[in-house]
Amino acid sequence: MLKLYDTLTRKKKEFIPIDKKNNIVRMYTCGPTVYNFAHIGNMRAYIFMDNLRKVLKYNGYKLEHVMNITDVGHMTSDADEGEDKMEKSARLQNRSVYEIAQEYTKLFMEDISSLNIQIPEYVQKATDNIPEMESYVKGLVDKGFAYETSKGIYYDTSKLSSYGELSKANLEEQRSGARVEVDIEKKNPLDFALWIKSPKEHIMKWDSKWGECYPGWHIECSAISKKFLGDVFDIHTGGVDHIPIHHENEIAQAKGLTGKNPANFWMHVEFLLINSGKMSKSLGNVYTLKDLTKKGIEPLAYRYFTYTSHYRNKLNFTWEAINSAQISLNRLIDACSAHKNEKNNVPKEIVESLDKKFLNAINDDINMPAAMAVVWEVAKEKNKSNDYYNLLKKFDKVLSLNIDRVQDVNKKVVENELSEDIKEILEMRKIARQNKDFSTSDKLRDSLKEKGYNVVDSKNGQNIEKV
RNA sequence: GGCGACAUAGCCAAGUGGUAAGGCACGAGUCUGCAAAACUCUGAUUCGUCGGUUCAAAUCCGACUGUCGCCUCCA
Repeated sequence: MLKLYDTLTRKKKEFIPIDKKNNIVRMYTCGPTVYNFAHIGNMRAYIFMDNLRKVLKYNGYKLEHVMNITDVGHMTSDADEGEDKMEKSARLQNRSVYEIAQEYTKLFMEDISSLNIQIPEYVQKATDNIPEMESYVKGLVDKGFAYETSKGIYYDTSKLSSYGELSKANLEEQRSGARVEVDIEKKNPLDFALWIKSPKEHIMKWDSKWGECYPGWHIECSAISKKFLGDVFDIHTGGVDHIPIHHENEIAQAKGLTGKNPANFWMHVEFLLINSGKMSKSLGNVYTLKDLTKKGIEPLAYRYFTYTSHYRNKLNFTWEAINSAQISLNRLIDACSAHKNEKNNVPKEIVESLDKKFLNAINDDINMPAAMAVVWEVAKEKNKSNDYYNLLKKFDKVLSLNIDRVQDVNKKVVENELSEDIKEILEMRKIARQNKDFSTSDKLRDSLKEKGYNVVDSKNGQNIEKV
């Protein structure tokens, strides 16, 4: 039985899809706002999304999964004040918003691909769904949940008694002290923009019933999910930071239009901390996957690292911890290959019980740390057998760590690609070693190291690799 | 100021009533001329502190201390 935690009810519930008959799971993920580089904290959320996908598939479900790409309307403040993030980034970089969107979308796709994250069935840009958003807004106005001001169309939060149910916080009290300029045209301080009347200088704008406008941030997710998944779907995922405003507003929009909570499960990924604190530009600790690569950490080692903690707990990133993840991953790959093509007999019951143990872990609200304990139990099994290798490969359908691969391919240096002086040193060292002149041998090893090469002695002679 | 979360070995961390998973590091050993790598073995009588409930608590309740987050951009 698959159990998932639902933020709205604050409970782990058994997961049963709406379309049980066809075994289809419909889910929605809040995707990136493509105005800047995605960092490793962002990536934690998408790794989780992917693990959830793969656990569902592991359980035999088919997926209809939508992720949006926000390329318009996400303001620099959630109070819908300030500048559009996309346009701000374009202005700062002196490029067009479309160039910005295209470039950061491309980089995002490269990042998720390097992490073995599957692309959802539908990836939808906000700007490709403008008509759907406009009619959504019209619908809300018709139902009396929205009103017009000189700045745009706003959602009337006072019309929805359950507003604030997701964050369970007294939003009124929280906001009263917030440093947000009061818009006197708004009926309630919490009312949020659905459709914004475009100032002249705003680049991305569309003709509509209310003149040239552009959409508010929250409406895109409601419109896109409704279009592709229907009024009510199974799972909605995102980061915990979306709970208080973005997802609260999505629920409000859907309840206004359809009268229903749009998702049966709301799942939220906790934050990644850096050295026990927040990731922030001012501290200079916002890392991207490329920053990790520069330090010899491959993207999949970062994926492994996220498995050391449960997705609903904060995870503390330290260089010591990420390095340990890289070492662990390397050893796991070696342990897996040690089982490959070995013929030792393994009782069927043992394989089945390990298989079940792994399934229980992932089906318990995607408990990856518990699942990894099972993975290691199999990997370290002394009785080497292809049965265990196959089991590990099966687990990797969820893990997506490519544990069935050959190590260090990139590090190996082809002999004839070496420069003459390196070859000469190697030859001298070979002779010294034949003569048991180890002090010369060690000196030559040091000099190779200075030139950026590691030489390792084995039964077959000297192996050289780039540092 | 208001709200919320968390506190388990050097590090990253599972475990939410029945007697402390897993990984890394450290240490010891095997191997090696040495080193590196690999492999084997090893670590908490105890889960921030103090009380309480219970036959039984890391797990429930209370207080305290500490850390972090949100309320402002964020996955």
